[in-house]
Amino acid sequence: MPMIASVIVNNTAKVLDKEFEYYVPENMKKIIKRGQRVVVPFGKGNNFIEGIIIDIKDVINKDMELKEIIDIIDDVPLFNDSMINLAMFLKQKYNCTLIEAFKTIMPSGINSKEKLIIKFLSDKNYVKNKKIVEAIKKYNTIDYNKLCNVLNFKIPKSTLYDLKNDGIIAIDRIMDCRVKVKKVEVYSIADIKKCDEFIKNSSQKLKKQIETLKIIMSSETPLTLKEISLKSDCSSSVVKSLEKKGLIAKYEKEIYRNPVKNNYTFGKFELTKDQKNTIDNIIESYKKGKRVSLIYGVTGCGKTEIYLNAVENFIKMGYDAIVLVPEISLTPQTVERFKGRFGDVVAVLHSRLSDGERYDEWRRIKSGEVKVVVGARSAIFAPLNNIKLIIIDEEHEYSYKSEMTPKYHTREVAEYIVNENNGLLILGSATPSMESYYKAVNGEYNLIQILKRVDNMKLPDISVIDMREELKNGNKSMFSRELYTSISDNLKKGEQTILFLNRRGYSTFVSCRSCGYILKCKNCDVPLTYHVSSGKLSCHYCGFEYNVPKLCPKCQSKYIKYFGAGTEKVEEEIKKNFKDAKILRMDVDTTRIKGAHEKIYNEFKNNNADILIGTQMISKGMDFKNVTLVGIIAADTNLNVPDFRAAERTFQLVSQVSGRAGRGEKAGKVILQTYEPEHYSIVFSSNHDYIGFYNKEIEIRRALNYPPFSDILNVLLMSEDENELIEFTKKIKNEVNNIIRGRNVEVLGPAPCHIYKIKKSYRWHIILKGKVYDVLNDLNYILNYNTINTSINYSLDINSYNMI
DNA sequence: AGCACGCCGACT
DNA sequence: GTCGGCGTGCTC
Repeated sequence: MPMIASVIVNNTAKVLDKEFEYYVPENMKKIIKRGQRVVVPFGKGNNFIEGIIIDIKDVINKDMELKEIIDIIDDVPLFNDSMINLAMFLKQKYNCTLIEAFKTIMPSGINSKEKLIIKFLSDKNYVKNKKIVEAIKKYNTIDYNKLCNVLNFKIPKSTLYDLKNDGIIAIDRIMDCRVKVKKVEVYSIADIKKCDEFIKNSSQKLKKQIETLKIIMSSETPLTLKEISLKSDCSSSVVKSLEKKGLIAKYEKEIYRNPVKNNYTFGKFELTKDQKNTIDNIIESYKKGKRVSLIYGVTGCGKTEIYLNAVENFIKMGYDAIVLVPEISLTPQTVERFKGRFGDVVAVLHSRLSDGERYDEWRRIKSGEVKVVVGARSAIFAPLNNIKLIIIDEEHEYSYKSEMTPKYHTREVAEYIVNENNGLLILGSATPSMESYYKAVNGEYNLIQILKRVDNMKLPDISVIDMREELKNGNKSMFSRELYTSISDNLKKGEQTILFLNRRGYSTFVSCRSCGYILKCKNCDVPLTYHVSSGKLSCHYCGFEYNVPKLCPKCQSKYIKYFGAGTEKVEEEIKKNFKDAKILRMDVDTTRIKGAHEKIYNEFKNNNADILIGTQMISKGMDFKNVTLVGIIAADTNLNVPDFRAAERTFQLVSQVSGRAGRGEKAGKVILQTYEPEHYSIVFSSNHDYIGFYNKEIEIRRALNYPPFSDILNVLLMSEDENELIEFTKKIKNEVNNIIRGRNVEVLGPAPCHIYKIKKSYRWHIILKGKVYDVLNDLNYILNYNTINTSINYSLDINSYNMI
């Protein structure tokens, strides 16, 4: 009976987002399984393409002619049933293609692509396609893509096959991928009898060989050449002769690349009463069937110890756990705590791993060796076999929302997984997201509050400085008088200071004093930032760098000035005012090279500097005992962007940064500079009043029907052709109006985005508010249909964190 | 997305 | 008569 497999092909085009059926050849029938990746011929040219099997069935007759599967890639299926279901969930919830969903849950770099290897045979008296034949002859063997590059034009496949049919060339097709299983050559005993004889009968002349052989014999595991020569202090020639004599044999062994080099140990702490109560509370509510617990705990309340304890409880019962932290706090310190406590059953996944390292951690997890995965956003897809516990630390963090298709939110995916597995999700934050706290207040989540710090330390006092008053009093500098004197007092006392400003570079914009012209990026609608380190103007959106013009491009005046302040400017001002102070700066620019982040962190931690200046990067996860002063240079930089989360974001940022002060024995102090001291974000955050902020903000959200009371769908429309884009938005607006008729959805726009152009592409958006999931499919259909044969690209993002 | 087919105009 | 331009439609 013919066997048919349904395959999802590795091509992200929306029209190919369906199952394609292939015959399973006789010799594969026994080994083919759902979830395996296969190679199939596809399209008119029968190009080889990778696919994923999602269904296998026996069929008696089939009216359509089917092609056959070429090859099976994975012996063991890469995806099990629950992973396939997860992919389907992502597709349905975030409106992506199934293959995009699969690619999201598998490690990057293991997809293979067809490679055509062309081999020259003979050119006889061939006259056609002379240039191509000559090039192939020159290289003898060359791959197709390289050949096209060399000749600087795309050779039609038909020409290639003509050449093959005429006997000029041979074509070999292979499937090639970037990441391969890493192998090492190891030696082990080939014939134990022979070895014994050799040792007994050989003369002293072969002393070194005997000694080396004994070492290999006594080793429990096969040894690499390096290990052997190290242990017996011999050269490779000794090993080679043993191999030649047939006493030992060489073979290849698969190994895992290990991203964590150090061995850590990390002890257990006695839990405080609060911590113990929290654990009991969570377990109890879990037993009652609550899938999600939210820990609202002030900074320094010892959440990590609670997490460690919960993980320990679950792995003792034989379950697996995932612990997620924001990318930025996935420092060696965090890894250390988990690896030190649980040892080798911990795997680490984060963006700084190479594709190879990630693939190996992934395989290690899948094999069942790993019980606990610690990682950033994408670690939610770790292929553990028995996930029962997921912890999301700092659950309010924006990095949990993916910016790439599928634009998933980690919290939502985690909820899906615990619901599927009857598991438990623990969310933790000192400033929970509006969404989560709302659900907790309404009883959907179990809520636990911890309002005391472990050491009973008080939260730092925050004094709010109105910068308008400073200006009135003749202080034009970026430091208020109070901040200035506090810094200088701290320097005298030998205590450390953190200065926070959420902007990198020197100036925030460059403008002509004579005509007011502001220098902007030619590709993006963004003012350029001056960087002292490079001496250039840089666009923070496309990365393009410009030389500083001597004259104004518009009016030719020479009065070009830098306005606004970034971290580089703060550094310069501090250097000017406090000549003896040792200063460190931490932002994207100073941490580009690998390990720089760590280095700055350690320098400051070891008290080798007085002042640390930084952006977002220093706002979380960092624990410095000697920091007693935190200066927030401008608290309101994010307050007035057109985004419904602006207030929430500002509150969270101020709370996070303030938390850096007074983590040791000495009390901390925070000086918050702002132009809007009366704004409720500033008022509540300076009083450490999360509940107060929540109550105010939730009423605003309710009144304006923003999340959590609605869902917001941002329809971003982009094109390099501005006129076509504007015409398109008008047209699509009517279509959208048709779709939402009679549904509980409101439409705003179309309007140009706050940042009108990025990387040469103009941007408009339409915002839908309300029950957007109801219209998602229809909307996707009309956008897809109407953008065919246009220059318009579109993207749909639900409850986006990036509305500008 | 990629590729082949096909219909039309320009040119040896 | 044929080469190559791009609009159209299909991929198991």
